Amino acid sequence: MRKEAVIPPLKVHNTLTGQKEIFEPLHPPFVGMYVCGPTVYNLPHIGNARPAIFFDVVKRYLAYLGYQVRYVRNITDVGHLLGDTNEGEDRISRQAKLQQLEPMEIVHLYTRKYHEVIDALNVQRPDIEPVASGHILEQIEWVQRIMDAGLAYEANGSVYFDVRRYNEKEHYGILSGRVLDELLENTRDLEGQSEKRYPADFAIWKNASPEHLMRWSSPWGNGFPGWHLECSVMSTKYLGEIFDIHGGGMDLMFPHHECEIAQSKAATDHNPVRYWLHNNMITINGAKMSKSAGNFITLEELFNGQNQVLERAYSPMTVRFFVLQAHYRSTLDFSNEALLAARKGYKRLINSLRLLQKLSYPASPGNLNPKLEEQIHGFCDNIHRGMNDDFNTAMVLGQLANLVKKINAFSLAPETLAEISPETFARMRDTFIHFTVDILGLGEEKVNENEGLIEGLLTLYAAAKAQKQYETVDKIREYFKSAGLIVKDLKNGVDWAYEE
RNA sequence: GGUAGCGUGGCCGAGUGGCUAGGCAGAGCUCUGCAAAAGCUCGUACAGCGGUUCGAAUCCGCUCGCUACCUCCA
Repeated sequence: MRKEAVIPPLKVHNTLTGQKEIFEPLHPPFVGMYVCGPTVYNLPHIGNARPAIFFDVVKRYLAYLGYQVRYVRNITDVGHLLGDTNEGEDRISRQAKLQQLEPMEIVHLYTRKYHEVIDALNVQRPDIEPVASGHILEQIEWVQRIMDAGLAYEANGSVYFDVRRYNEKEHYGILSGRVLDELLENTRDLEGQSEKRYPADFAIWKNASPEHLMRWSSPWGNGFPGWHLECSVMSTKYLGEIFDIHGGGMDLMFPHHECEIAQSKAATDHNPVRYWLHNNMITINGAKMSKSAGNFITLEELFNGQNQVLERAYSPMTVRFFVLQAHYRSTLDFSNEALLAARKGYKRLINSLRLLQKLSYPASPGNLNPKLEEQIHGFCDNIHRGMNDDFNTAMVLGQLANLVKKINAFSLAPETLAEISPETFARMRDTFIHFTVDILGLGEEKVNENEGLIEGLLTLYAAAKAQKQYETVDKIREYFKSAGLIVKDLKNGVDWAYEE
């Protein structure tokens, strides 16, 4: 009998400590998880895809491990200030004026766009997707609580968090490794910020100027909530004052997540999050993506190829595969060459998945091949190991590729399956399918509902071939190709696959 | 300048103190009417410079480079 491999438990890299820690939920089997979602004021771009896909995999994996996950991802639909000035124009109302629309129209339009492309990436919807505008009352309550705690003050209808006061007892900068005094030294002198007592203070409620479109009444006058507050309020509302996982992009670490911690400490006296997870950023051809650099790619463009940076269109599953091919804490560089490689890798994986699903174990085992058995178990072990090691999806894909080789070989000669035990076969099949489909979320892109039609055509193909009618043979191949499929001539028959 | 992350073969991208990652591209072979698919074979890389060690790409230090953030640009 094979010695059971020891798979270490799930460890996650916690930004708060800078270390990989064993993941232990506060109230097993429940896991509470919050991820910062998009601000819905323009088209979703490739930078939005990474956190959406990665944290989707995190959620799927935790569920696979048997946890009961509540996944909350917000939609920011309350505009926040733009640029360096204090003139209260926010991004959503600016876009609204630009397009002559109501702010809520903008919000709904781009929320729909976000859902469309993120759905296409096979990202499961979060269990709760709260919107900031639906939680104004709760945010006002929090402002009051923070004021009651003596950690915020009002100035001209705005309320600011008193960072200096907070820092007397707590460490503002605990997450991002910053020290308040050092932050101060680097603070720029900005005009019009005189209503703050201290440059590092941040708004938790903002007075709305008369032309500001989005506004709510509050004890401090008409205004809108500060940028950081919504996440504190909505995460704790649905997950409790202390919850397990908070995710988001590295760019949000400071100040956004830092402020969340400060607000929660002030309002609830709790450090709200046990494990902070931050994904790294995406670059394009080595450079940062920005509108001014002209390399800004929306997901829609990626899917249809309508962007001059792109040599062709890349399917959502290709993009998903590509994102998962890198560890989430590494920067990920978009290039045509890399996407092309991901495209082939994905199709290879999926073709193998199809073959595996059709394989069945022979009537009885033959002479077992211990080396082969060990290899297959090794790959399966590594898949679990990789995933448990801070969600190393790149490792998982690499090991799945190893299994692809084995599966393809078995498929070519099914009788060789007798060289492994039924248990090994079952483990290979279950591991491959669970990790590919259920955890990494890499399904068949276009599920063929006309399998019968395809099989029929293949029969004609085989017949034509037997009669050496090569013109017909080539024609059938062309039909397949135009449908994105290929015909495979095997030793013992014909089959089809997705074109690579 | 500060903080955080990262620097691996032609490209992408994992990883461990000494034992094959993997994918893409390329070469050869098998198969084939021709192909494709698939299988097999082929690369000896780890930014640079020091140090620790019997031995480091893997640990430590420094340097260089890239990316993000540094107060209201999710």
